[in-house]
Amino acid sequence: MWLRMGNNGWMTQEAGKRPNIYDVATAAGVSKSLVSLVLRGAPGVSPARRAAVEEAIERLNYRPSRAAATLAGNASRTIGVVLDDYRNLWFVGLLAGLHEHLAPLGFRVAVADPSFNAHLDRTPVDGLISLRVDGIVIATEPTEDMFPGLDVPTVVAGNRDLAVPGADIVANDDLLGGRLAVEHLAGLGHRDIGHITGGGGAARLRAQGYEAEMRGRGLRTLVAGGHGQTTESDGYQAALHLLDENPTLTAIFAANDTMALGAAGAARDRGRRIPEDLSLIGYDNSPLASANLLRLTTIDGKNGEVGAGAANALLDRMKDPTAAVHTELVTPELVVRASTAPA
Amino acid sequence: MWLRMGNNGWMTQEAGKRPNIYDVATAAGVSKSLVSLVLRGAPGVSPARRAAVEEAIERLNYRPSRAAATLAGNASRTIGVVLDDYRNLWFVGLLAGLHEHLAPLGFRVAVADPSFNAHLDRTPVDGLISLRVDGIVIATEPTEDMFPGLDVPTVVAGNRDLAVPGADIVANDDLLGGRLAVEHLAGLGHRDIGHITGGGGAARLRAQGYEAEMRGRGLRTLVAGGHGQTTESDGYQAALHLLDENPTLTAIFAANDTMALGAAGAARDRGRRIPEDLSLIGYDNSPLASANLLRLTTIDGKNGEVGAGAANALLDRMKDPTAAVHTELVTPELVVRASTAPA
DNA sequence: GATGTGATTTGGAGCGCTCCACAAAAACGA
DNA sequence: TCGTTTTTGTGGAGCGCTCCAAATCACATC
Repeated sequence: MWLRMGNNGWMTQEAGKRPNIYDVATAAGVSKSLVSLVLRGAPGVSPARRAAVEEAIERLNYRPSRAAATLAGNASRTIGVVLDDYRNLWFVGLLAGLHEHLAPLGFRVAVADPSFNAHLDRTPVDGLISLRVDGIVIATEPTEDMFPGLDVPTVVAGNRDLAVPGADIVANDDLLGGRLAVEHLAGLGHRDIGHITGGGGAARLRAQGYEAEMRGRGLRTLVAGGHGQTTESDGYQAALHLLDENPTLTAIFAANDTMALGAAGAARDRGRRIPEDLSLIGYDNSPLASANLLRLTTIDGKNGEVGAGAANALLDRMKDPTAAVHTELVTPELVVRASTAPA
Repeated sequence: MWLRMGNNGWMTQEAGKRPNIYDVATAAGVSKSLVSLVLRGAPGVSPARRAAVEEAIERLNYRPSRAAATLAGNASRTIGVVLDDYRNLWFVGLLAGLHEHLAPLGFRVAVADPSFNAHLDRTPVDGLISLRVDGIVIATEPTEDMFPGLDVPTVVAGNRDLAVPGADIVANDDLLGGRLAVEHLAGLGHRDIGHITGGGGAARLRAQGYEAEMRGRGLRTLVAGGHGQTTESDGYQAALHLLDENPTLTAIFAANDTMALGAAGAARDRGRRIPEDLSLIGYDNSPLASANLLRLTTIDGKNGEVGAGAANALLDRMKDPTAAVHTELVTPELVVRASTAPA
């Protein structure tokens, strides 16, 4: 279609072959470099040339190769996020916050899943390094074998348990959140307040906040769970246990909304109405909490803000990789709905 | 560290520089091509050399560049999936099914989100084309501007509404599923069975199945919703409407589990107990349906099988791009839990 | 018209792999 | 022992971009 010459330079665009930057350049009557500038939205390209290039792109149905851009440039303009469980919806706000702050700067977000590991990849982080991501957000329990071998800016989001060397931390203040939950329930007159928790680091901090606040008020602590995961089923089991062992219990604080859903099921199975017979408070303010069936009072961990903070931390560290490691805590907030009532 | 010579060939591996295939080759005392073979798990490499290369990879902490591999090879060994809403969990099984069938063959899965579009990308499909994915799974309502301009094998999963030219279709038989739901409820003696539906193509088919089966049994159809999305809130509104307009209603079939959750909220707000006063059946068998609070009877659309079918369709089309377009329907199955009871 | 200055535009040299044709080594057979 | 296969291993040529230094252009000033 378009004439090009030489084996190293121009040649005929063959039918069926994907157009490349040279094809666009020829079609627009400019150099490949100019096309590259337009592609990257660089300033200092005359409007006429820019229009010509864009028209050629449109006409040829050209789509740039990100592989080539990543290889040639020194950056992939991609941020990798390590996620582990799609069923616990806390990540939705995190992703949105991340994207909102990164997209305007031309960064994309790639999600890696620990259960989806490829050949030779020990951890999802390896896969992201192979992708040559410019930064990594760890939104799971970090494990030691995840520690990036190379100096990719990394931030751990939502978890402060294991300090990843060189990684910033952005999380909501789970300890404060735990206190907030107890404060709310105690303020409603509850004395027998149970807590159902899970295995992770965030859950541990929430539990610590619960315990500190309970003790500060001279109330006895009642904790169940904490061994396995934080699924609905774990919440159900733990709440059942709590309810059966402690008949005087009037309130439950669940480590997250998913477990709270389980607790609601347990309450129903034990004939306890919410909120008349049992107050229930969750954590995360996930889409689940706002469901009409639950109208769950919850602690909003501000996952959107955590995502935004993670994005900024990454951006800062890209500018200055030697800056001191830094922890940012977002202040959580109580969201009162209909699952809590006076004792 | 390792000595190399010439500007085009070998040079000293500088500290801080990411090792490349040449560094590994030197460290292992083999050629870069041999390293490439080991990387790709190719046969015909002697065990001794393979071990040497693997040891060098480990020692240098080498991670291959996927960008370079994609650019140099003619395939990225990546399948792109277009997803639109993380809150509706039907995609979880789909992703698992896809991955399960693709990972053993060395394919990775990349998720694209319509709301996360980059510069110059009109649709998420453009982003995937730029990634040079070897195949695309559309797990949303396809729109015309998504039609790939190039011949990337494409399959639409879970939706048969809009035929994407050249794309195979894998879905569960939503029409049959709708009939199954009615059959179950009618079998329990229900006569006044309402349906709450959403805007999408799958929902439309489920509604058609509902209507066909209802009419076949001489029952009057009662449908609400169908305008907006299929969120919990839409389900709540539609169910409220249905309940208020039709006091004799004894059962509701929701277009998906998420809407069923909304319907459960509406029933609670209208003082209708489930299943004593109102039977409720959902669709998808998502993690939500098994929650103890709902124990939702649902139609299992076999999303894992749909994912597996999509993977196979993609694989087949990679082998033979000219094969005729093909639709595969997975047979859905009733899952009885505790949200339905005799009228 | 010559000269200068900043705004545009351009060719060349890779980035780190895979693919391919061929070379070398090993295994086999007569 | 010397072909002849079969198995392994190798160098060279790109893939399609970005980056960079240098060339060219546009226009104001002398």
